[in-house]
Amino acid sequence: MRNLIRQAEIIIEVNPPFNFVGTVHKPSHFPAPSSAFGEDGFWAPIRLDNMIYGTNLRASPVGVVATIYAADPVDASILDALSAEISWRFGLGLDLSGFAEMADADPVLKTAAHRWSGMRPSCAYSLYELLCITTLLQNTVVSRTVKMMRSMLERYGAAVQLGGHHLYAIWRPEVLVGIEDAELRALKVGYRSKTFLRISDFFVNNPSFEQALRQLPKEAAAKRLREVYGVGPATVWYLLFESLKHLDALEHISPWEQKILSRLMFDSPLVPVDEIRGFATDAWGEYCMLAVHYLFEDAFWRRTHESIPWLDELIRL
DNA sequence: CATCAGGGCCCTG
DNA sequence: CAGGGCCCTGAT
Repeated sequence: MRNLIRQAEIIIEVNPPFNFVGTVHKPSHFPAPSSAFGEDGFWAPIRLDNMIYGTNLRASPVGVVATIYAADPVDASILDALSAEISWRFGLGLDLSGFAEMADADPVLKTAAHRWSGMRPSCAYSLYELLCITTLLQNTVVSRTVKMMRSMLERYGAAVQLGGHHLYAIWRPEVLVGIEDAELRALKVGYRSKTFLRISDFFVNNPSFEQALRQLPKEAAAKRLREVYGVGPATVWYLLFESLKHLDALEHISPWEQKILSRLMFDSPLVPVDEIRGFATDAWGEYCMLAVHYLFEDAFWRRTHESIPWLDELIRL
């Protein structure tokens, strides 16, 4: 168990509009002991250069204040790197003014856009870490994903006590390289064990993969992602939006999202995916995935204080 | 008890 | 390019 001490505070300015809660807390995400959110903000361990830093994000008048926790004092260059990394992962550098203007006048988006104005696509994880999560999402139900995630964190993750929360940093790819397939399968991840071994090997051998992808346009990044074993259309879609912040990454709509978007956009149980995509790209253009994200998170948030039977039925935790 | 799809993807024919 | 197989689980 790592004992992390408060070391520094970073102010990150964010261009308006900005919605702190909508950015750091995504109601649609499955629960995992890798981050926590409450009255005292967002807590998560973040890996940088082989070190684990505890982070606490809170809203500030100019954007975000990030408190950094570490075992030892953190020098200025590391703080700069952490600031840049937090800014990227939480989409704090994005200019959403164009989207806000468009969404305010859009009949489908209006309500969600008002409520969450300035919400950004965000992901506290590195690309490798998010890829591990999407691997756990593949071809299963959420309840099993939660179990697999927990057992892998307990076995390979790094326990961190942070803000009174018992959290885990996701394992580094090096940890899974060279282990026996059977060892992973014992955690009941099934055929995904092979994917974990292959992607971990890939990331160890391509340490700058994520940085390289951040520089690429969407199609080029998608192509590189597809070359990674275990990454198909659904996973690419998650990674392009949540990790790489492509606001128009709506090439793929998987069955679960299809059902939910059919309700949210057409008030209908099931609309063909081509129709959903066509509508979204026509109406929302370069922001089509961001728009879908607003509808999605707003629905999951509403669900926490009003009854939405059709959504309850689709979640089945 | 058995069956089966689930927030995919790989591989084969 | 279609479709079978894959690990395991809980819903039926």
